Amino acid sequence: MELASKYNPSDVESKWYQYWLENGFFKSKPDGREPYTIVIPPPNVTGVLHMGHMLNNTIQDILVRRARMLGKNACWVPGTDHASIATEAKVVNKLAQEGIKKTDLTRDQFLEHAWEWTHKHGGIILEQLKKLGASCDWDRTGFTMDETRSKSVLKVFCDLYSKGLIYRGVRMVNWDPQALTALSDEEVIYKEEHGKLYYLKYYLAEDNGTGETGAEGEIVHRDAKGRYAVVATTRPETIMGDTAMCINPKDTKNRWLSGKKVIVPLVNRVIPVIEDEYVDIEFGTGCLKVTPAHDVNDYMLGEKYNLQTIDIFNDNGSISEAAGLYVGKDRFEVRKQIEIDLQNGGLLEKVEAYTNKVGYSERTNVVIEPKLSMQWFLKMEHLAKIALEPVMKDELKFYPPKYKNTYRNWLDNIKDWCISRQLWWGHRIPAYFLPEGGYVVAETPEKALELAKQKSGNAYLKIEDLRQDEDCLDTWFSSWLWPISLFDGINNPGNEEIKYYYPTNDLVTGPDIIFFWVARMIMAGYEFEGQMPFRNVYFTGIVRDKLGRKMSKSLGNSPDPLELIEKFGADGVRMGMMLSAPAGNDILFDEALCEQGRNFNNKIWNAFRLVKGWNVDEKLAQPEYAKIATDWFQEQLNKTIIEINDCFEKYRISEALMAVYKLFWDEFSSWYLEMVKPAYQQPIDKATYDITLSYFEVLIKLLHPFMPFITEELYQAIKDRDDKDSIMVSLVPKATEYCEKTISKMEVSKEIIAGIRNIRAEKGISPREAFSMYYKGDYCEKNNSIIEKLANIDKIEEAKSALNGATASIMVGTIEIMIPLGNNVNVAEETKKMEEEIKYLEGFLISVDKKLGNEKFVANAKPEVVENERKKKADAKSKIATLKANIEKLK
RNA sequence: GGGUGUGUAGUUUAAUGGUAAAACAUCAUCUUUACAUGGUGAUUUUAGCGGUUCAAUUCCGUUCACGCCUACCA
Repeated sequence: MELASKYNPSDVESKWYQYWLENGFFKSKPDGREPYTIVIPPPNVTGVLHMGHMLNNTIQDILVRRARMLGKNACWVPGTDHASIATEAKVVNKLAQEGIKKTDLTRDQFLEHAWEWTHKHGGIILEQLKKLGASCDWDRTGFTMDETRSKSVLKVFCDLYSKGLIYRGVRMVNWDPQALTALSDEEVIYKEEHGKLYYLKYYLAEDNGTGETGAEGEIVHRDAKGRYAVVATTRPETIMGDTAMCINPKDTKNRWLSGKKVIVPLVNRVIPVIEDEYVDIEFGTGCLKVTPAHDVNDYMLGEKYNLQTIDIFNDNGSISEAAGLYVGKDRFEVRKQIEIDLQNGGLLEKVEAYTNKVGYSERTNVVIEPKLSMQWFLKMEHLAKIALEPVMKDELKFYPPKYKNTYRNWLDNIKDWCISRQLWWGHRIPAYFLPEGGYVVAETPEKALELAKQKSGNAYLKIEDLRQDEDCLDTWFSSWLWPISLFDGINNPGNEEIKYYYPTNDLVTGPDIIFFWVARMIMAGYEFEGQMPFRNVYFTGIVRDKLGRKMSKSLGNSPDPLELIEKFGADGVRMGMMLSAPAGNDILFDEALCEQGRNFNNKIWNAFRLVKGWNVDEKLAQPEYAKIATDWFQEQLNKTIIEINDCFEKYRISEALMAVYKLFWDEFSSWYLEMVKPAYQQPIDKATYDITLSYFEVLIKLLHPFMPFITEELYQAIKDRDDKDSIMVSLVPKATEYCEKTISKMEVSKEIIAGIRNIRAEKGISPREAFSMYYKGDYCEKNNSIIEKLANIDKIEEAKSALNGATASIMVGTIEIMIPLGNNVNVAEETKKMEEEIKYLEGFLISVDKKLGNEKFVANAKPEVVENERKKKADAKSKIATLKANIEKLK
């Protein structure tokens, strides 16, 4: 077989992916084997593949492929997420381009557009994952809004409602007065704005002059009309909604206001002075006006002190009837007018220039208005409690564990989850309002009608009389069920699949959604299945560019993953991502990493070409050097397999990859193959050839989870195979022990060989010129034939007496290796080098001596540590003596 | 502002209470018969300060820098 000198990934990748698909190697059904399950973090239907997905899914594929090769029943379930907010925004934009406004459509019409959009774009990202080599069971592909998942969501909502965990409540939302919709926090952009700070006079009601204590630091304002408090505000137009004034109980300068009542300027409403530590003593005058309907923090104060709430705005941002003044006028117009009116009324102490941050709508660019609205909430206390302990006790493990802290912190300070969204795209809240007030919650309208009849006592109610809540559920309210709902565990509890695949094994995701998603899945897992949803969570880093910036469309710094695959091959890109992607650390992505990956592909390819290019002579006996090499490599292989297993157990995937990388490149290619390689154009013996091929096969099996394509290509090229014999369903060899002695002896030999090669390089002596080698010290002759072959040595002997003539010498541990050089030696240079070595060793000796001379060290340190220091001292002394003798000899 | 995490060669990472390791990059050198997408070799490191200890990169405190979460201050 003729093989090209370079590996060309695009030739083989699609071919093998197709082969795997056609043979159903990705599919999983429950059977007697141990299951290994991963559910994919479902990408948005709006999304296209980005580098974060590449990293995340590469890791999942590595884990799944490895589990499969360990003989487990591996099941990787793919799917997508409906992403309420993002998708609805995309659809609204698309319609806008066609000149259609969302408000012109009915809910059903809009949903039709949204489904159309989803069908068109929703699958793109999954198709892209196939290019990466993802071994998902595609028949199982789920979608958070498909029938099974939707039913699960509604059932869970009803269940939680009946348990009393879901309630309706008022909450401050970001209101867009132009789009007439609530926005999520993510859709609000804060901008610095130059505004004014208005200082308003709030006169005391029924002022009888008591309250002043004359205490130090107390500041009392008074004028002809009496005493007053000064309140600083950026929004004077909201005074119509004021229902209290608040001071800090520790604020001495305002102590005199405690327990008093004050009059809202212009409005003339009498409001109480309340006290709360929330107020910043240093800001303005330390007096805060409280407008519970129009400020988030004021709302909290309102709740706490049971204040009246006056909503002074209409939905479009004009002043409402409730305000009593300026009714119908726009909020910004009123701000100008009220300044004048306050001034004229003598109610404005002063005005200062002030810069603050104001929220704008991302969509309409108008100033958002905090607004109270009715929302659905899920109580978190119980769920947080059941989700915290398993993680803290490491029953469910986080990698890296530092995220346990973050997790606990969030659960300890958890607030109830607002699960309603003012959107159409999503699961509509299954709450139905009765004509005469009140509501019922049920999975279907029919069930709702039954409940409504019971509740109202009206047997003649019809479905049309019920009005379903307009809002839909937060997307995470469906994703938190993902590991359960994918196996239909909500609708069909205890079914065969959920029993077999749940709990899943590993979850691979980013730390940025630890609360949104991971924590909530853990809650749902324990609440609905009574068990953890996954045993381990692997947090990947965030992929950044090489300057450390997040990859974003606006910066244009994100490479197109498909172009990268085109350029370096999927294996090369996977490898490039994994080489520097330890758990939880951000990866600074650089194309050079993929280049390294591609180079590795090429190395593997060429190693294969070499081996396959040898001619085998069946009659040839195995040479001694080959026997030694094959015996050694078996041990080296076992050692690395154990190392890799250990890395995987600790989820150190990039380290596992580095271990295989070095095994292949350094140990196998640079050492082993050079050891067994026959002389130029000579044949190789059969025993060595066969075992070399078998090593090669083991190596590509170890590499397969990381680089699925090239390894399948070579697996099939080693020999003709049965159609069902794919590397991806083969078993990787196990190793439990290895011979450390064999390996360490070879390490010494390798050092000697490298040292001799180095002598040649430094002296400019050709590798073809054979040397003789003499040794002193604790040398083992076992690997002589290897050293002779790789260092071109014609004779190895113990140096019984001093050697005549110029010699180069190297120290390997305490063994001294000497090479007679004839005339090839530069005395001055050689002496200088040895003197430098002596200088270093003497410095080393001083530090060791200092330590050993320290009585406290000898008394307190562990005996083996002291013993080790003594040995270091002896070794260093002996080395120095040898070097000094060598210098003498050169003179 | 509050909380939390992280600082180790130029870069990305590893390790240890006992003289800090690897990969890439850089430089030098080698056109030796699989691979110049190769070989050989060299250079370079514990953020600052203080403490505990015989001994600190490791443990503790603090400063600085950066990241993340959260609240954004009327």
